[in-house]
Amino acid sequence: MMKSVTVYDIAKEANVSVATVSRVLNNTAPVKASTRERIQSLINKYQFQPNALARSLIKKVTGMIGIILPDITNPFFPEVLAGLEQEARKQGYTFFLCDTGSSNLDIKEQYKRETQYLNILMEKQVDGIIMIGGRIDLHKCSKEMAKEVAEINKRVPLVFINGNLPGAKFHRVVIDEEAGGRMVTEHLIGLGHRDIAFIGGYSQMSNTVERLQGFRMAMERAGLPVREEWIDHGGFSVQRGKNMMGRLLEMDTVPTAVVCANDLVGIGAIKAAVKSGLQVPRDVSITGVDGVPLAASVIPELTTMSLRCLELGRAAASVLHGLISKSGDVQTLTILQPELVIRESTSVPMQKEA
Amino acid sequence: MMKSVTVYDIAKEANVSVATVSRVLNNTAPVKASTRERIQSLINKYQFQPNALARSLIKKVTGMIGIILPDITNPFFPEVLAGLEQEARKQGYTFFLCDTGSSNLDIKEQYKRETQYLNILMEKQVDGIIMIGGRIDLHKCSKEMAKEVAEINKRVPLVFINGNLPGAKFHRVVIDEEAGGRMVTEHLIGLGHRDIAFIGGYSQMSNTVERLQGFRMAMERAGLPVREEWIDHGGFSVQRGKNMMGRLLEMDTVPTAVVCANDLVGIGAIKAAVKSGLQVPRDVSITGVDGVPLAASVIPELTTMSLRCLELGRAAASVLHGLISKSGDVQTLTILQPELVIRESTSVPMQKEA
DNA sequence: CGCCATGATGAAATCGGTTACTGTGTACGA
DNA sequence: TCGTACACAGTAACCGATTTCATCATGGCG
Repeated sequence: MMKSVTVYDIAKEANVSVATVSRVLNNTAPVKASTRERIQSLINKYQFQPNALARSLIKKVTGMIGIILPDITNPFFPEVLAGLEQEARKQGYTFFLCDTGSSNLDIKEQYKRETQYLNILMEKQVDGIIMIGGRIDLHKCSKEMAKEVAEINKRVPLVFINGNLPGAKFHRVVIDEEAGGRMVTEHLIGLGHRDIAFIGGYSQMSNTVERLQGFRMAMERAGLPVREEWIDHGGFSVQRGKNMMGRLLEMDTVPTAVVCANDLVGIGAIKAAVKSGLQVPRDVSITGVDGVPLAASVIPELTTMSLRCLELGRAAASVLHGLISKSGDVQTLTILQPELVIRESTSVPMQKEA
Repeated sequence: MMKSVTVYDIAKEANVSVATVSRVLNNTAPVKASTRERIQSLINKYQFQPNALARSLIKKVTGMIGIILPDITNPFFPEVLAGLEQEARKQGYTFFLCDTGSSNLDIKEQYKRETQYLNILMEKQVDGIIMIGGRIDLHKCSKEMAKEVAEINKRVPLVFINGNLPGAKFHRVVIDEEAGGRMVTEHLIGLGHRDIAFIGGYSQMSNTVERLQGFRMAMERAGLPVREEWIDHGGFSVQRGKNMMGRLLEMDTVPTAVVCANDLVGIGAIKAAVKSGLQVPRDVSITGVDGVPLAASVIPELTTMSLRCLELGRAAASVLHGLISKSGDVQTLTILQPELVIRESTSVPMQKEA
């Protein structure tokens, strides 16, 4: 648009060297008051803004951090993002947002996108990377990906939020997913439910696997059988939730409670239940996991496990900052405990017609 | 972490000059096959990735575009973002996300943040900027801001989504907000409502003002009076929606329908209505504006004006790309028509007890 | 009065790429 | 046989900052 003014232009017009201009810019060495003013006024006059590319090139610090997440449209992620922002803004970082758009992609395509974004972020010389989303060993892409990410981790600080990759040691900030799955199931069992289903998520993602593990553990401890036909993995969206709940309701025997892998699926499940004439929670209790604000906005309000998204984001930002600034005392693994939020979508089961 | 390898390292080991390495990197001139292979294998061996800062410094193109929005936590914005992504990814852009976090801030603070982000984006040499959110003349900060943004617009392509600033000519992609407000109101009038309220938004934001204008126009055309005490501006969140609806329901006379400035407020309004024992839509009809997926997930599903977020994002991305690549044929103003989505939260009003 | 710390500044190297310019060697048409 | 064109490759300038090193006053101190 316009050729931009540089330190050289300023220097020339002020009859000083670029070094001096740089000094007033960064306050890095004493400059005579009169000279400083002269330069400062030129800076104002031209609205001069130093080129961050040039600066970063020599300083080897960009103040940029990259964020890779699977689907910005899922309200969990904006929430975490907000937490990241809050913390990272203080340190003066700005964000690269990389949405791998997984909601519509198959897993292979998603890995490709992640790799692609990872490379872009490296080229752009970000100071650090945050990856949000669960991974686990079950998919064959995963090993390859792990190696790749490990390689990157050697070059630039990286922290995982709620996820991991097999065989590699990354810095991680996670929610105790298993405890989450367990506690929410125990809540239902405590209410008197015995026939409980688990729907949602992806079988190759660590968050799903761990939540399900917690579910199984709670059931086992209570001496309740787990019906495998009541376990269904089919995604994380409202629509998927509707579908899975729909399938569940068409079965011969129907559970009295359903734990959903996340809030969106929970909301979808409520919709499906209501649509087929059931009342929630009278006829069927439904729970979510995530604790996004939205879960408190539906009717009935969703009982859920709060994953404390904001804190998750904040914690990750501060770990990453520790890594970047090499302040020694960074924990490799930070575990946050989820919190059961009891609202309106759960209650004691209806009396069995005897 | 590790000192990175450069073109010089590659060049030395391959016994060629950096120019040749650059040529194989960018395929910008013929290189002998054997040489190319030798270089390529070294690139693979070291996982060499050219430094984008250095490249951008001389090429004057960064492939980065900045996005400024008020609150990533409001589902409208992720939706628009997804649209932007879809389109911009094709062109190879990556995003800087700047959340001014307005949900908690007063307007002055928000302007400060915007200015700050704008400056950061300029320094980082983004190829273009997209600002999402409505503005209008009513606030005194606004004039100043307009000048500032106009100044920036001279230096780097900028497009507004759903917003404007007084006295300046920017490229804009907008929804016809007034039509939106009008159509949704006409829908209610068509159902037989005469006592209609309008709640939500901010009186200094153009989107609110225009939606309200549409509301007034529809009322006027139908010969219906607008009760000023039924007009309440108090924000865009679910919580605010609850509060405003609560106030409305405490009045001596209560409307039979409420048009809300956005979906979140609409959802809050439904919650408040239900909480105070009313049924929606039997006792009161409620409408939103935005058309976020969430609006279809609540019970009852919210009747709303779809602002076609994805298309909005895509259109903005393509306008911005046109601006950046100077492909001449860019429209200054792109207007999309909103679409009425009738769902479950509106119906004919109850018979007046005569 | 001489010395040295300090203030104030400039010259030039540097970061890691791209590219304009230049210079070979070879093929091809006249 | 000569001129021209093109394939291939190197040299060095350049992008716009920061920073090291050197220079030169100035002034306090012994």
